[in-house]
Amino acid sequence: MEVSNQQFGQILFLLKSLGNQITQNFEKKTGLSLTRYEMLVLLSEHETVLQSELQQFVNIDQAAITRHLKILEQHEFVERKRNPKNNREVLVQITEKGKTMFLNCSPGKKEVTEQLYNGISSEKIITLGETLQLLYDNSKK
Amino acid sequence: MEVSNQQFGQILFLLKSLGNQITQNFEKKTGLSLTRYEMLVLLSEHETVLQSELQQFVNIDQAAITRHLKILEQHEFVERKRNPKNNREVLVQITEKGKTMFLNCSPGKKEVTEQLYNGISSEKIITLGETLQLLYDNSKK
DNA sequence: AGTCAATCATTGACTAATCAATTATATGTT
DNA sequence: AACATATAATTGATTAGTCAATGATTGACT
Repeated sequence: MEVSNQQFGQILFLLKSLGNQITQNFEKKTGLSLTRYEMLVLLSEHETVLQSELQQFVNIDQAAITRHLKILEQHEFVERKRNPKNNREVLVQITEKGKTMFLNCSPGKKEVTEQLYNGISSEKIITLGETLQLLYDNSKK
Repeated sequence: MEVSNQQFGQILFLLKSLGNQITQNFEKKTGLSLTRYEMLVLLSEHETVLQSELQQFVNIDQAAITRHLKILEQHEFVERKRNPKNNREVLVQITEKGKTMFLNCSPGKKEVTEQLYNGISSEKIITLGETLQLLYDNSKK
């Protein structure tokens, strides 16, 4: 039995819509934008991170990264300095204040995920994660 | 066996990122923004549609709908008039030019979906669609 | 009939992303 | 050493969305 194109096609917009909705919900519950949160994820896992590494990790363009970092810097969640080994590059480091903010997001994030996954089995969520990763890789080719 | 929070949490940003990526790919291949395409989907299924119905269908706010319609109107893909039965409301109707544009998007849309679903079984895609719908409903509560 | 409240659309101000152009630095070739 | 090219970050202009305030029309109550 063939699957209708219509059914397949609807997923495109559903993904867009869901992405938007999650972005809003996350920021409302945590007080931090999902993108900036994701930047803090990488920053909290490493001593220092290059701006270009951040760019790859969150998959938005360089210009947007620069602007997000400016805001994170204003809030004193990160510090930046030029790489002495290569003055074109910028090294980014999370501050104690940034780490605290990052941890304080956990309850809000949990709320968002619990609401989202409510009534859906763990197996389904795991399968979802795997499939989304495949789609994501395909979408970037 | 418990699933790690980390694994669950990563899906949030993955969804956001994937939604963004799909949005870009769609517009590049079809020449029409995914949101405006989705508006044409509803418009091509009905003789006339209320602006508020469009708003519900595409799940963005009223203000954004107004602006999208302005653009669609400039391209002469739709026409608008006040509802004579209720002058607060606006009735929207797709034009022949709009229908043509809508149909001309099909090949591009097909390209996007084929790239996206490449190497993934139909069963997985169907399961994905079902799960996404559940998540979407949860996200709106 | 006249006012008050509710509803739908619009506008303005803001945020987050894109792309294109620019600047600063580093690298490689003659 | 000098110049051309490549790379990293920044800035400016544009698009798509949000929320809050306003305007216009309708409906309901006295």
